[in-house]
Formats: sequence, structure tokens, C-alpha cells
Amino acid sequence: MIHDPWEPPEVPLAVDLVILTLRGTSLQVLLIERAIEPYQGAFALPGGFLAHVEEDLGTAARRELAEEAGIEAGSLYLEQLGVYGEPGRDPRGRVVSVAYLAVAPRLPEPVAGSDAADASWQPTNRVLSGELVLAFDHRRIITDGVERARVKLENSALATAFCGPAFTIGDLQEVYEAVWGRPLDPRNFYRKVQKASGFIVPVGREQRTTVGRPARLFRAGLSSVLSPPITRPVAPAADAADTHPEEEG
Amino acid sequence: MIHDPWEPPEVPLAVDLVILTLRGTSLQVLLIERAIEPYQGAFALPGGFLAHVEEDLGTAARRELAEEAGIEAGSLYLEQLGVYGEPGRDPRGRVVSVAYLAVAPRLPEPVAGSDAADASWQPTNRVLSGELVLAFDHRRIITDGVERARVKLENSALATAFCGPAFTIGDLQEVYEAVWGRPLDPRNFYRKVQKASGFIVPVGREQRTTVGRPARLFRAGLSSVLSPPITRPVAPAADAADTHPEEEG
DNA sequence: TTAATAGTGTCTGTGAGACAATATGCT
DNA sequence: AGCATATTGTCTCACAGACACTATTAA
Repeated sequence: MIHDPWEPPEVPLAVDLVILTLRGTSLQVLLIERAIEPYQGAFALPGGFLAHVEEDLGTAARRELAEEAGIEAGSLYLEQLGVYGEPGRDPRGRVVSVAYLAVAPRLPEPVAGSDAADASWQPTNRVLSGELVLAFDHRRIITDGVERARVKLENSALATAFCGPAFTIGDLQEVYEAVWGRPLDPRNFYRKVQKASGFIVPVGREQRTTVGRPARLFRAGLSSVLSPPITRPVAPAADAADTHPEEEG
Repeated sequence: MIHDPWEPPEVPLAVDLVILTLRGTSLQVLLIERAIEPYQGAFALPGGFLAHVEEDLGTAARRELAEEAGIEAGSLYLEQLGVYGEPGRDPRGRVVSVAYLAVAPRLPEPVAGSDAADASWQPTNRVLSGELVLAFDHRRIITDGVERARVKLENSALATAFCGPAFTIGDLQEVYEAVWGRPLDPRNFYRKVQKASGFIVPVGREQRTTVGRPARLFRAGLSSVLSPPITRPVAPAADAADTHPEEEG
């Protein structure tokens, strides 16, 4: 409707990172404690503005991942989660944020970065249940990220990204149980992962030190999509986030 | 790492719209023919920049939908599809675009809007097969949108949005066949949609004029998620987009 | 009656979940 | 031997797909 010379409005663009890892049998998310206003002292996702106007979004995500958590994203699963851009989500003014999901095997304790007073791993359960209060709309972003990871586990070989280069089927099962938040039958799980062609391949029939019978070691296969999928039981979030229903954004 | 006063870079933000509808038995997408550079004369998705810096993204999408296609989005299914923001996707410079997916019942012919020489419905098959060449990365956006719609048909009551207020199960089957691009068995389809509780509810046992036995009329039920889902046959894109593999962005 | 479409019932293979049974290490 | 864990096998039920069959209208 406007044919006059008109400059399109420009908005500050940020990336937020949902970094999930497994610590023990708990699915945890990397959070920082904000050192500056707004939301000073509150937990928040790592992230930040683009470094310059031509920076690629994925590049920015990997840069923030390295800066704020000391994680090199080379071998990391990284996926766009969505755009969070309602006016008012940031009290400083209009900020549009692109959320990325990253998943990593057991990681060391993070070190606090530039604008963070602290950085730490926190169980996703404490976030999903509302026990931890987060800045901005970051609770919703984490909720979306965890649900995305749960679905990804069904259809993709994502679970192997949580494991080391060699793992047992029991290790893999622990990953599924931690992310899905429910126990699985070892026998049926065994059958399923074996049937998904290209999911895992046995590595030179080595064993592992245990109390019982040693387990075979596997490594990630070439397939990134699982067929048939590893279906998860019904009632998607029955024990991990069953405290109260979610409000919609 | 920068503690000096520093202004975050700002980028022009746009929305692009994948508007899908059913015309006959063909799934079609709304395209415009660009009147201005870049890509003058090429097909492209409707869309545009934010009107002002505080405009909500969803609001902008609905505004563009009304401006460029004359569609009031009040009763319309509208969903965020993703962010497309690689530097270089727009020859004018850095532009980040948020893509939205909209789905509507049979719509009238569109009228060309401001910066469009023409606006028309085009079969998605012609886009997916590469027969139609699109501006920017819009072919990829449409590919993502169609795939999203196909998945949505499995898990949600989206299909009823393609129909009128009252429809037969045969009508509903035509929707599924058009979006999925493959024929379905009427008997099995009948059983599935009836089993999905809350998907469709019979409306006052009315009938319809046909050549054969009249069909019962239904309306959309209250459930928005289907349980059990209406699963689609294997080989997701076997006939519609089987020409050549996709390049990844 | 015949044609045409709507709707129902039956059969069969596959796969998920429950769980018994066997294998292989350690102490 | 006895225990603990890994791995395999079996059973049953539910469901998807194929398809014969019945029901209801118009001509």
C-alpha cells in the first residue's frame, strides 16, 4: 500500500539456546544466572544478540554456545526450535529471538560467561514443574525444546548423540528413560533398537566391566531417521511434568 | 566479552505466508508474481516486512494475508513454520523471514496486491517438482509447509478446516487424498475417522443429493488432537515430490 | 432391476507390550 | 553355586490394510 520510499523496520535479533544433556539419569538444561537487568539474578537460557548484522543464525548459536558454555559445537546436534517474538517479552523493548536446541553427551560444569553471574546445569523437571522461575518466556522455550527432543528420540538417531562413541544398549535405554521420563522394558527395548535398521552397529564384539554379564558395545549407525521408529508409551508427560497444566502463550 | 556500550545489530524482519487450499482435488498454494526487483516476474510467496517495529509477528502475518489475498484470518488455522535467515537469501541484503502456514477451505481467486503483478493459486505439485521456479528460498519454504500440513493431518483435526461447516466422510477423504497425494481405501478410512474420538460428530442425520446412497453429514468435533491418529501410508512423498532429492540449506 | 455410492464385517500380517527362559560374567 | 545383568524367545492383543458384502438411493 506504500509506494513511497519506505524503510522496513529493523529489530534486534537474538538467539537463545536450549542445551540439554544427561547427568546421571536426569535430563538437565544449561541455565545462567543473569548478572544484569532485566531479570537480574533470575535463571535464563544462554544466548545473545547477533555479533554483526551479517552473522548467520546458526553461526550465532554456535558462537554463543562456545562463549557461554565453553562447548565446541562441531560434533553437536543443533536444530532450530522456533521464533519467540511477542512484543513485551523483553522489557527493554522489541526483541525477536530464534531458539535453537542442542543436545550433548555428559558435559563438564560450565563456567559463567560475560553477562552471567553463574552458569549451571539444572534438571528439566525443576523447570517444567515451575519450581524454578525463569526470565522472559524461557520456561516456554524449554518446554518446547524438551518436547521436541522427546519426539526426536522416536524418529531420529538423536539418542546416540547423548552417548559416547561406544555404548551398550543399556546405556541407550537410560537415555530414552531420562528424556521420556518413564521406565522401559529392557527386553522390548532391545528388540526395537535392533530392528531399526542402521540405528546402531556392533563394534568389534568388545565387552564392558560390570557386575553381571558383560554387554556388547555399539556405535551410532549411519541412519539418521529410524524406521521403524522407537515409539514411546502413551501419556507423553505423565511423571515428569504432571504437576499442573500448562498455560498457553 | 564486550562490556563497552554496544548496540545490538538490527535486521529487517519479514513474514512469508504459505497459504494452502483445496481446489478440486488438487492441493494448491497462493503465489504472487513479483512486480519489482529482485526476482521481478518470478513467482513468490505472499509476505512482507513488519509494518512497524512493535508489530506482532502473527499480526503481521494476518495483515499480509488480508492485504495480499483478501482473506480475513479470523477463523483461519495459522501456524509458525520456521525462520529462514541465511545471509544471501535476499540479494538486497540481510533479511530474516518468519514463515507461517495457513490452511483454508476453497477460496475465491485472489486479487493482486501492492507489489504483485498477479496473484494466483498454483498446484503444489508444480512447485515441489521444480516445474515452477520461485524467488528466494521459497521453494524450500513451501516444501516444509506442505510436509508440515501432511503431518498435521495425521495428528490433528486440521482436515476439517479444509471442509465447510458440514461434510461427508467422502469429502474428508478427498482432503486427505489431496494433501497426501495418494488414494485411500474408503472402508478403512471410514473406520479410522470414526474411531478417532471427538474428530467428527454427526449432524442431525441429514443427507445429501448424490447419484448413489446419500451420505451422512458431519461437522468438526471438539478434539483438536486425534487419538488414535489417522496414519498415512508409508513412502511419505512417493508421487508428489519424487523427482529428485532435496538439497539441504 | 440396475447402477452407483455409502457403510459394515471379516481376514490376515505386523508390531508392541508382558514376561518366561537362557546366557555369561563376577564373587 | 549363587547372584546380577544381558540377550533371546514366546504369547497375546490391537490395529492397519485388503477386500467381500450389505444398505440405500435414483433412474
